[in-house]
Amino acid sequence: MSRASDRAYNQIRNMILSGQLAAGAQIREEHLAETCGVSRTPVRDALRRLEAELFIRRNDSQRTFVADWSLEDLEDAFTLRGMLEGHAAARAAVRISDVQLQALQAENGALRVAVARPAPDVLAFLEHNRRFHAIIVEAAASEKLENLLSRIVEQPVVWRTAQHYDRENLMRSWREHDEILAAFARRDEIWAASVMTGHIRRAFHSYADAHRSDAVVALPVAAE
Amino acid sequence: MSRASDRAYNQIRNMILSGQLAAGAQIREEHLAETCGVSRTPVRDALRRLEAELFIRRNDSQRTFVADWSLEDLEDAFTLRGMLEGHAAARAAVRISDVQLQALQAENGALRVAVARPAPDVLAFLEHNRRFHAIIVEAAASEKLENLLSRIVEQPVVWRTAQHYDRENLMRSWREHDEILAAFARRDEIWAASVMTGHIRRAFHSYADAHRSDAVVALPVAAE
DNA sequence: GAAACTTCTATTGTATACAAAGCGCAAAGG
DNA sequence: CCTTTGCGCTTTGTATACAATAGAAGTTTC
Repeated sequence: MSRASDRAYNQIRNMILSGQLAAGAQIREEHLAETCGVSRTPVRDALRRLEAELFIRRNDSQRTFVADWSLEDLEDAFTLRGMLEGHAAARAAVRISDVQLQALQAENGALRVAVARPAPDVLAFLEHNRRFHAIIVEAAASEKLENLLSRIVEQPVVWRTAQHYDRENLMRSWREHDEILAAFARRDEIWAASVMTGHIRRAFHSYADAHRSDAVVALPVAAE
Repeated sequence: MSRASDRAYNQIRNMILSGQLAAGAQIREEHLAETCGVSRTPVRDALRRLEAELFIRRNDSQRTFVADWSLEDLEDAFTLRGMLEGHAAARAAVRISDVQLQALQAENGALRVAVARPAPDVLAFLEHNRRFHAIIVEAAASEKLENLLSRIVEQPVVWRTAQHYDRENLMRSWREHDEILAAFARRDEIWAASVMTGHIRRAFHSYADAHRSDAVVALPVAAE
């Protein structure tokens, strides 16, 4: 993390997630090097990692752009994530330690607190949600699975659209997490996998709804 | 492909697949740079890609080693591949074009020729097998799925162990491919997915068997 | 004799200069 | 007016020099 390339990686990644680097925008190494206060070498390093994680893509002639996913692309990603995280939940159900179980409960408790207030703290929700899922992947104890999921889970568009999730959706996530915990308590891998896959799938539809209303809001109204 | 970093990537990758760079061996950038006839810069580039694809790994202090997978790791990888390629087959079943179908038939025909002879041509088998699976992934038309699978399919150990597959196993692959083609002809996604997942699973056991006899051969015999 | 500290060396990380390659624009010709 | 070709400029690729760091080995001190 203290290496220049790590700092560049985090900084560029945040710029993409926050929308500071817009989807579809061309990326110039020199420019990012100045922004990050390092030379092009570590920036190139960071860009290769971000490329492997599908945050950015390169065209035929080596120019790089911030990834811009269509709704179909996203459904695709959610489908794959549902499969893989379902599998992770199944493995975790029969492997998870008591410590990890307690950590999951703590995260979901904090998630509920963030969501329950009149104006939900979406940023806190996202963070606790991320950690909740990360603990399960860790408990699944499969390095390859973890590697694959790291390439699917964080998607800039989703991150930004989450700001428009309504509270009911956020509360549903909390309840579904609770059901996953129940499945873990029984060490029931089939139950855990089913709930997890459904949870991800439902989250996709929440996203799609928020995305649609987002688009409506963002577009100028044709007639008054 | 003509860029130095691409050449370095292919060369290093082949050295790993062929066993010229042994599993677990430490990798030195300078040394590879000399071997590939380029400077360290493109070598570093290639190493980052290979790291993302799990061919090599780095320890805490940034030193890199050729990945050395245990049998459990491999079962893990095969399980994931079974899931993902099953999904790919399902998608391909309802999307594949006639041209792609013909290409699949051609590859499987060539595969049979390579296998049918008294001394099977394992290298040709591997190549036609690889192309057969690649066409299906392409027909699935999911960029993310393709990206994930590229990180799972080629495994050095498997590649080397394949030399010891017996002909019966290779013929089975051909027959299973033929059944996948039948499922495609009917556009039956469930059938296609089932056969594909089973095919990968069976391939794992073929590998495990070959691996075991490999180990026996390699070890010195205790008593005569 | 053991432990810790220091120094040395092997290796990776970073900066920078230069090379190569693509893209756009402009000019010329049909 | 459209198309094509060539030139220049922007951007990325590569080499190399230097910096930093981690690991090993040796020495010193208790």
